[in-house]
Amino acid sequence: MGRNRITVSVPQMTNPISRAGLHDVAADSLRQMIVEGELEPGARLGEKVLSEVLGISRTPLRESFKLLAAEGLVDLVPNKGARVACLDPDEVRDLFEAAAGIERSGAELAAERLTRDELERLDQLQGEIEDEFASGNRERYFRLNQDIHQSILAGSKNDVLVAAHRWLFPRLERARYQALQSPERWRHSVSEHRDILLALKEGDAQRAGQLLSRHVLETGRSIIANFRDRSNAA
Amino acid sequence: MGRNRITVSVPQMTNPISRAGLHDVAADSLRQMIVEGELEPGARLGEKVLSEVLGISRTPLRESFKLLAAEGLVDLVPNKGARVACLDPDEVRDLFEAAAGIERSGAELAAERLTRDELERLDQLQGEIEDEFASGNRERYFRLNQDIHQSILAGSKNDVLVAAHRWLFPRLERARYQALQSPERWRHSVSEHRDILLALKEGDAQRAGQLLSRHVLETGRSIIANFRDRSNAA
DNA sequence: TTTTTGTGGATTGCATGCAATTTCTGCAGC
DNA sequence: GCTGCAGAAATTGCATGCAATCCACAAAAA
Repeated sequence: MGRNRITVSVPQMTNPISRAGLHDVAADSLRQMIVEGELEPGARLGEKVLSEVLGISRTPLRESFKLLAAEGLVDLVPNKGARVACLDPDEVRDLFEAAAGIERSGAELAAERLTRDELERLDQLQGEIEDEFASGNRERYFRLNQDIHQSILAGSKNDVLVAAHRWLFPRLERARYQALQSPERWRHSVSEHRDILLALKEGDAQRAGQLLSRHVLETGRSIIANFRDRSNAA
Repeated sequence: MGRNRITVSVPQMTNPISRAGLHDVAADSLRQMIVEGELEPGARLGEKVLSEVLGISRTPLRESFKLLAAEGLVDLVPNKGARVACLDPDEVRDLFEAAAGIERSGAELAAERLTRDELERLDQLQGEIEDEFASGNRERYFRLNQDIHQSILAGSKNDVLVAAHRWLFPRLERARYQALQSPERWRHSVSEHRDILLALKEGDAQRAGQLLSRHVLETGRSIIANFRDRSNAA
């Protein structure tokens, strides 16, 4: 097909399968950096610096700022650029209240729409998470915890609820990342998951929703408590 | 201060108070056009054409595409550009289920957090909406209906829930716009609002949440019904 | 000393240019 | 008539240039 090879520089070829635009790559990088605390709250996101760090031009970078601003991870002030959004206890409260509402709705629907296969999958995840809890592996526990919550929501068969949860998720993770839960809360969490799963199996929508809502709110309370301690300590 | 006046053209000075970037202006315009059906589902959003129509360059226009894609109003396909998202009955169902969940949570919190002033304001809005219903003014009825729902949510004092609702809102409006409710449903709606307001006044969180949830779901059902009729007719 | 005013440099916002990809078009072959 | 396929035209994605704006800091006025 006679392609003329004029362009010379291909700094590093990305995986040919991934065809995402640079704005998505940038958004993913920044999102992770913000969630994991690598970029501190209030930090300025200078376009020049970041475009050089990420190896892209300012145009796709600016597009990614808009996305992250819509997710509430960065504040965008006209003519003053982007800053990493701060995370105060009030917002954490709001976040977990909202998540509780969304996940409750998801669980209520899931109780009536989960397939047998999905229930088995949840059972399997519950087994794994109890193992990880026993072995004390926080990293993998976190991962499995996310899987469970997302699987329940997916079971609602409601793409909008799933999207709403995805929208919230980075900020929730950020809060979780900053304030790890106490081991005690951790233990409680595992058993709450067991109860939720039971309610889902029985198709008890009300109960599943209520249990999940309380579970999320309790998680939030635990995190806010740690969060305040951390603030006071600092 | 010796500024050299080189630039000449100031096509139309916008209100000096409004300092929004062009990407926001573009997003607002396109959002309205999509919600009101001026841009039909599936319509291609060519960058060149739209940038000329809106009188801006492609850069801020592309930024607005990203925002609208995050809201679910446009689909963004790599190397193929933006199209107005289609709206099928399944998505409408998902939208109203999600809205019901979010508004329920809002109402539950509002029942415990509404101030006396806010309750009075809601009372006033309820009075107005009943008047507009009596006079048959659909336009103003719609407006007041939005006000009531947003006021209840604002009463939750939860910015994340409010933001989640704002995120959903354009798509809900689009559905409402395409499929007007029956006069019968309209009448029911007014009385449901009355009951919700009563529950809020009594501080009955459970009841307020449940009533509002049902109200939204019923509205959704009515719209989906009209929606299917319209699809079948076409 | 404190406040105001100017000025240079950095930064943002928008427009435009260019290469890569997709889509359209015309034409040969079946 | 339909299919396949070069080549052209249009379109997207990204980079870069330039004017407008903001910011830090120093000098002047109160």
